[in-house]
Amino acid sequence: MSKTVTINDVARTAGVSITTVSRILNNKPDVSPETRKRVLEAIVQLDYTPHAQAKNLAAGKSRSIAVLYPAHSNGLSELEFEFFVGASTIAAKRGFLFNLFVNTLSEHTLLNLYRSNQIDGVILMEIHLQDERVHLLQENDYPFVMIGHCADNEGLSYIDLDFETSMLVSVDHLYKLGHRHIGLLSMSKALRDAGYGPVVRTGRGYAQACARFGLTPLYYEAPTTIEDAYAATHRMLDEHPEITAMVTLHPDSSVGIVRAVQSRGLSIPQDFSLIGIVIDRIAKLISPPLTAITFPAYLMGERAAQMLIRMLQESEYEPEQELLTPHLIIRDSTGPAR
Amino acid sequence: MSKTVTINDVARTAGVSITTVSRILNNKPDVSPETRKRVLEAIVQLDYTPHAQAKNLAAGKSRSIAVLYPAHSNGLSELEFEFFVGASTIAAKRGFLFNLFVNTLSEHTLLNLYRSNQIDGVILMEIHLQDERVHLLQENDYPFVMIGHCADNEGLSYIDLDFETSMLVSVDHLYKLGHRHIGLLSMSKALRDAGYGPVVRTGRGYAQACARFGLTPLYYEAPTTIEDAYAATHRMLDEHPEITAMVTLHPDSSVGIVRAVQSRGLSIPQDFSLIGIVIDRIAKLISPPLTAITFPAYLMGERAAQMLIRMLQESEYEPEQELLTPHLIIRDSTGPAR
DNA sequence: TTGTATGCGTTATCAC
DNA sequence: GTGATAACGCATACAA
Repeated sequence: MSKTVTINDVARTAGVSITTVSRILNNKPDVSPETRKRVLEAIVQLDYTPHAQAKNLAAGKSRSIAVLYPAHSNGLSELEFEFFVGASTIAAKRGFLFNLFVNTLSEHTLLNLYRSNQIDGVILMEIHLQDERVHLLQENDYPFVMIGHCADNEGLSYIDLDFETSMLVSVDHLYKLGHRHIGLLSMSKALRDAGYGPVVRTGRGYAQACARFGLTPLYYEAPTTIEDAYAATHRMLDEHPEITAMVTLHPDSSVGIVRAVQSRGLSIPQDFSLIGIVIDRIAKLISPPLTAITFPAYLMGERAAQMLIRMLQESEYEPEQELLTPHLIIRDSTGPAR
Repeated sequence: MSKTVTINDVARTAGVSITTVSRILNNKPDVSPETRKRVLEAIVQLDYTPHAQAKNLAAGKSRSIAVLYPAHSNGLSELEFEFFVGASTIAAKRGFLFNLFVNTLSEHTLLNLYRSNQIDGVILMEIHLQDERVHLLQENDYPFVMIGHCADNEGLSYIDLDFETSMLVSVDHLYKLGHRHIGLLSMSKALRDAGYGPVVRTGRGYAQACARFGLTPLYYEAPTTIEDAYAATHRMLDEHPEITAMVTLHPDSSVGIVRAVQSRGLSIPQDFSLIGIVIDRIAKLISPPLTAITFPAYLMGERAAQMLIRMLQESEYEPEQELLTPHLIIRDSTGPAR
């Protein structure tokens, strides 16, 4: 932890003013080749590194972005990790620090992040249709983007998976395989009541799909644990033994469903089909490998970070809204209805 | 993005000097109750927030820590995510920003993080027995802790799972179930050659266990993908049909093994037993639910952050080295040898 | 082409 | 008790 070498030291060593050094550091014009050479030599000789903090203070920026992911609210899954890695990669490329907040922040704390100049902008995750954080940041005119989107997205930037279409695609696939009784096991009622985007939108998509194909909606919900999904599946099949296929939103739910179905002596996909909305890595881990709507989390993290950084850097930034087309990957959990 | 309210504004409004305001903000003594009251009112009235950047510049610190996780080197898994969440939680509690770097940093970039005052310390992950990053930071006397540990840890702080004992515990469990031909499917040869801690140490533990129980070592290695593990398992069972149990280090490898074993008409755990070193969440996701050495990643992330922050804050910090006792959780992938 | 002076928002030293 | 004033390390208008 040697003493910091400052621009002053460089200036003195090179026999110039700090202004000149600053010019050279920032590639400004109007510097004679000789002085530039002399300064660069001094920089190398002293092994000088600009002090990012001081730079940012002078510039009135922080050159760091943050992602807000309330991890403890909803149970961890692997999805978020890929978001982070994608976003962090872009941030690093653009010279931004990437901060991770995994705890729910109070309004005060969230605003303070901006006001204390610790971050320039945030990526919001786990978006609800009516999201307090969004209102708060919008009112205060602080830069942010969302992974997910609200009911009203006027003027906002976001990237999201098209969950409604995801359900249409899923039901379509199952319908074409001959299934006529297709259930949806969604997430918890609490999340639906709270207006959690993916839950609400898959619900809508499912309703639309049922209407389109003339199917009776069989909508169930359960917390996203293996055990809860297991129990819920048994309930579903007790109440509706005609069900031959299901769709679900979470890896743990998928596994619960698989186990419940198998415990009834049915095999997948011979007797029963299942589609999940799950990242590829996990879909492949499950047995049988899950036919799934790919969740391109890494890409979404990248895009979110790109949007945010552009928002921060471009004076005439126009909001970007991106709804990704769902892509169904057929593996071993779906087959023709018997 | 309203104009920043500074300590100056507060001072003016309260009719005092900025020194006095600063005193009050930092709970220094020697302030009359009346002025304190007046200043506090001004703070509330103006909705003032201290400027973290300026504070840190004056203090010569950054109040932020970072975790270095070279995500792209070794394939993503879920382990790391829990490290991050644990570490980030502690950082937030202690008032530190938590930065995430998922790309391999050059020596220069790594040192610059410190020298440019962007971070006060880092948590190093994916530690190798001889780790350049460790040497580099040690030479420069920059604060860091490791998740994992080196060959020589003199003066270093770390938290790690005791991988050697993990293997002893695993083999012991299998031995007691009557298994006499127990294989280890490790990670890639490249990782072993590079001296990647978990690979080397599990290898050692396995060798010790075999010696202790009088077993013939059956050590194989494969990249940690389902496909590679699948192929490797077939190779193992072709060459050593006597194998009735295996241990492995990665979720994907576990799944590959399960599928290979089952493809040979064997069932788990009736005909074949398997133990993984895998976080609980994933062990439960796999079918059959995996008997596993729990990987307490969340806890390890917490501990690493605690160590680092103490190192940063305590003048007389003594290195802490913590090797966690492995804990075997028996699920459905192990049973008596036939 | 180069340098001087001032500001960024805070803390700390030292007077008063 | 309180208040100037000088750091912290850099950028930048304005002079020269």
